[in-house]
Amino acid sequence: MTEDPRPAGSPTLEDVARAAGVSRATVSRVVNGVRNVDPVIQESVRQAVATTGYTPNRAARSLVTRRTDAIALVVSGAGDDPSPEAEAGGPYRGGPAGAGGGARHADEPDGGAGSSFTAQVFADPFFGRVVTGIVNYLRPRGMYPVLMFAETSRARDEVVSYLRQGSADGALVVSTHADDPLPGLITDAGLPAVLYARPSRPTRISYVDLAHQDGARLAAEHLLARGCRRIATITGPLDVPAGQDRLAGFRDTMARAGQPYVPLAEGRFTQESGEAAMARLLAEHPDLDGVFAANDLMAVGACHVLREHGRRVPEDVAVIGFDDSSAAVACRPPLTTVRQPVEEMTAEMARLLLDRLAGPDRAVTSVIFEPSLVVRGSA
Amino acid sequence: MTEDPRPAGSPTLEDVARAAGVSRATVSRVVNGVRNVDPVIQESVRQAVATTGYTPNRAARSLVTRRTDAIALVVSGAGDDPSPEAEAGGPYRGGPAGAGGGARHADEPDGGAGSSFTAQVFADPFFGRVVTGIVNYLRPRGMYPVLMFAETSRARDEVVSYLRQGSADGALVVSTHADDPLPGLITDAGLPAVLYARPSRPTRISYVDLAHQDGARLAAEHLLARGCRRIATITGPLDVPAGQDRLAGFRDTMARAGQPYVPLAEGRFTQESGEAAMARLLAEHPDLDGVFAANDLMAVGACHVLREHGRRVPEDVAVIGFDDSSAAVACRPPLTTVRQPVEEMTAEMARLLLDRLAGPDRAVTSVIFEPSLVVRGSA
DNA sequence: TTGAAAGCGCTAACAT
DNA sequence: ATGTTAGCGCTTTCAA
Repeated sequence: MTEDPRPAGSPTLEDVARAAGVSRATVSRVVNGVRNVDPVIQESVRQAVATTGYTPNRAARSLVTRRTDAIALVVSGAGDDPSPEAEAGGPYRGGPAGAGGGARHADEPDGGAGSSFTAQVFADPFFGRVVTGIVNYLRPRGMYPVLMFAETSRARDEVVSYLRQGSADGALVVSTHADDPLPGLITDAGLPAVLYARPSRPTRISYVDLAHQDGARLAAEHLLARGCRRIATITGPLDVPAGQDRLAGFRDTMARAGQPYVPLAEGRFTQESGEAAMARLLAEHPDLDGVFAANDLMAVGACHVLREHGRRVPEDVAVIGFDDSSAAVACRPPLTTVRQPVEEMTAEMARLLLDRLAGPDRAVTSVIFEPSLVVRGSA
Repeated sequence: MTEDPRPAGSPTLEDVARAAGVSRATVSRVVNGVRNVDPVIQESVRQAVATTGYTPNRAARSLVTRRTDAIALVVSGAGDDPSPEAEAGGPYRGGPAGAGGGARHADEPDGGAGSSFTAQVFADPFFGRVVTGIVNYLRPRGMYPVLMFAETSRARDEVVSYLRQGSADGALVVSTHADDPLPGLITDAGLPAVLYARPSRPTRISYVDLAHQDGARLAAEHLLARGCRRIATITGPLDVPAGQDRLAGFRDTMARAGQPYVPLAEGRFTQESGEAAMARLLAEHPDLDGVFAANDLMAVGACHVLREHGRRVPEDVAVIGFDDSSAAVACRPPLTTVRQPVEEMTAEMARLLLDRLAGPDRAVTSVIFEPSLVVRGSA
């Protein structure tokens, strides 16, 4: 028997140190790439790391560095809890399929009302671009986003609590509704965060946004230049800045062009609401020849309804969307749309957050991006 | 001056203990809901927690419990690194938009080729359902998914490393390609994980899957019952089990019905590939009257091409999809499709993983779900 | 039922 | 340039 009591768990700094015949501190320096380590020792430490199969323990490291290298990506709604102790309230949606060999424990609160929010969020392909931008920025830096949803006051508390526990170093917040209380809760707690889009109430918090009005202007000008004379618009929800600004910008340009009264129908940024809005518009203005929808999903819905009403797009009615989400190229005809550089914007959010983490004294910043027109088939 | 050196950072157990006049151990017990604590003391501790605004530090807790309550959700591809030190290789996609007031530091490796994978992943609305199921299961348990992508060997190493560091307790893996090396790497490292879909190479790892053949049978039977006589299929990639099994099940049923030779075109589960496949099929079999596409995205593409070729759906050609993703209801006509209970399946993945974490001796399990037919307008 | 004390694995002064 | 040492904040035996 050798007197080699192999360490129980995974190897620690101590083990590596012993193997390399140096102190823990030296190993730590090598592992963390700190200068002032003799190249020779450096090499032998690396050897020891390799032979022991050492991996630093993140919890231990976090405990002292006070950093986790995790960032919360929170998609936030403005809802209040529907009922006081709503955990997974709402109608239980038992799918017709059921589980074949599995789905034991029918007591799980899954698939309940809570699902609608996350399902709805991902239904907009816009969100995929949000994630892409963030992941692309974070990943080369060894950081990863933790996905959280904050659509109820309870969920919001959990997000704040999560951050306060130091489970993530900060938050990237994308609100889907107006009057979202989350930004306020986060800043009140003194936690670092960056928003997508200007908060509806002024808050001391950094954000990234789009020059919505400029985008709407682009859309209006394109429709006008195309020769459309009877133009209507399907707006986003008018209680959120993006909805307001896109309408304002559109109206403004139309007014300047001599068309101060733009027929309008309000949507909720969903395809379905776009269909309904288009139907209303068509009923009141059967002769319209141009439509600006405040996002692509609604534009797609509008196209469907127009076609069902015998209108050809773009020959009879030109349609222009907003976002340049994947829905824009997936439909026929492909959508002419106002592109929002989402990936760049969300990467910038991540950058602002990391800046702030590096130097907490950094001032609050906002960065506004310019939209651009992408001409495809629909207008 | 009072002699009250207010603690610097956020309050710790120690602070609460002092405030409540008990020991750290007792506070810990109360906070963690351990029995055997005098109700009176329990109450005073709660008071102290409230007044101090205490929040447990997750890193410290993790260090001793060896749990992080984080789960890695990894979307995995099978690619190798295109070039040895490819970090963000490939053509640099500088958007036409550019950043308005922001986008300083043009040196960021963002928006490069790496983005295509994440963008592509989220382009399939199927993925939103994956996330929904997982989040719905995890959230009530105070756990959150960390989003990771593993499309290159380097990224795979990072995932393994992440798990080995104990940054997450386990992994939920969704592969998008065949011959994905990740499951093997993870099991080799002895890390807990559960897969979506059977791995192409047999691996000792739990997974959740769908009875793809049954689903394809449902589709075939529906088309047949509808009276279609000249039926073709757009398959998924034939090197992945889901693609193979859906084709096998479809062919099998068709053969039984006396149609052993089914015209076929292979797609890649993208709308674009579905369009191309449909065009090929139509060129060779202009008289076809029914199409089974192995997923909804391809079915949508097929509908577009059919319409462009003057075929009405479903009057001239019936089209049936697979998945029941949001794309199925977003198009016109809405897609008749084979529903995969994705949310239930991914919730089950999470359940299997947590089971395994609770008792590492648990055997490897696989759970197969049954698909169902959802009849809408396209067939 | 409660407290004392050890220690999880690591980093960062500080000393050498 | 390297080692020693003192914690980071928590859980968890072990005693009392």
